[in-house]
Amino acid sequence: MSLRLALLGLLAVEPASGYDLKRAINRSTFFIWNATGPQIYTTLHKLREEGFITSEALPQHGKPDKQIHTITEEGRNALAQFVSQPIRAAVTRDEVLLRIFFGSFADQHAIRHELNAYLERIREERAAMEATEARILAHPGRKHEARRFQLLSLRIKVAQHKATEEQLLQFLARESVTSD
Amino acid sequence: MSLRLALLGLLAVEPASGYDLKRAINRSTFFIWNATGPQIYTTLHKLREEGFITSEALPQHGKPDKQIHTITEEGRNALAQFVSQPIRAAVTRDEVLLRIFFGSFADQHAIRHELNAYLERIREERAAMEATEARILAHPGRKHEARRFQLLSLRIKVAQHKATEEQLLQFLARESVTSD
DNA sequence: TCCATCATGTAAGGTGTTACATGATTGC
DNA sequence: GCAATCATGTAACACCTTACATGATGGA
Repeated sequence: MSLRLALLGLLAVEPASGYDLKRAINRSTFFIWNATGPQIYTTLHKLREEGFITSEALPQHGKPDKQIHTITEEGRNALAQFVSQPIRAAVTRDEVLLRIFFGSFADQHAIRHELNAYLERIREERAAMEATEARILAHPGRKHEARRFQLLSLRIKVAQHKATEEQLLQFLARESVTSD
Repeated sequence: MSLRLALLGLLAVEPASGYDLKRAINRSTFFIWNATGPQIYTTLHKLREEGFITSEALPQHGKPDKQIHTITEEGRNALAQFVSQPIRAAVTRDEVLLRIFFGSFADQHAIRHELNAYLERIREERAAMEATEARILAHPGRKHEARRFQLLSLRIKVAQHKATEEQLLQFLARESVTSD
């Protein structure tokens, strides 16, 4: 259901092609949701069959036609309904934390190295998110409501990353001095 | 790959049945990974075919035989290898944040209510995790190394929850007084 | 009586990834 | 000449959920 929600949500702002949506997901919502090409295209087909979007071919020279997808009234209703449904029990699934949990089975040099690399990566991700936040704030933005919620989800993720960085730093620092 | 890792990791401590593993996952690693019954049983079948575990039937009265699964040397090697592999790009997928992101499309009373309920839930989850942490610390624990990593993953998740709670509180408080 | 717990599983379907195919344009 | 970008898609597979089936024991 979630990818449908993401696609409908993006199309509610403006019509776009599958390719556009792929980039939007990997840029503006990268910190929340990921999707690969094939998945996006097949999901768009389903949305069309369900009557939530309509598609129009835009001929191009030397490239395949661009399929421009537009959300329908039915699609807008479905979107509103999806978002308003009660948030059911969150399914937690964090591969990195799982591997940390079983870290004692790994080579101890390797895992130290991995944790450092991981720390580095989430720092970079946080920087990217903070840049996005600054960009949103700089924009005057006509859609005040939309901006408020985008900022909230962004700030939650930034805060989570910051918290993770602190714990990793503590662990790595403590480890290099004493045991436990 | 991850559920296999979780099952092998748990079996590396002591032999167990699928039912035991299901409970262990929904109790000791609930904050990191989830799995349903059928998935656990089918994954155990695969692990057996791959030679990573052996299974023995323990007859019982009035109940189906209990299948006790034991990790093999090959399984221990595979586990060590899984955990030592470089952590590749984390695939982010957080349904709650996605719904918050598109919150402007929802009924505004409904979403306020949802956010409050969500805040309440992660508070409860955090309390459960903190109780687990206290339990781990209380245990003298022979496996010092294992404990250190379990505590790290637990503390990361606790810190993430705390950070999320703060952001939600800020948002909900600010909203009830003024706009942005 | 009805529900929860113990214990394992099959079947069907939804979600997501990887590999592959096509073919023109632009930049190194 | 080679890789990246644009643009869409099929096929095969892995992962995960939901509904259902079985059948005994013990507690409200």
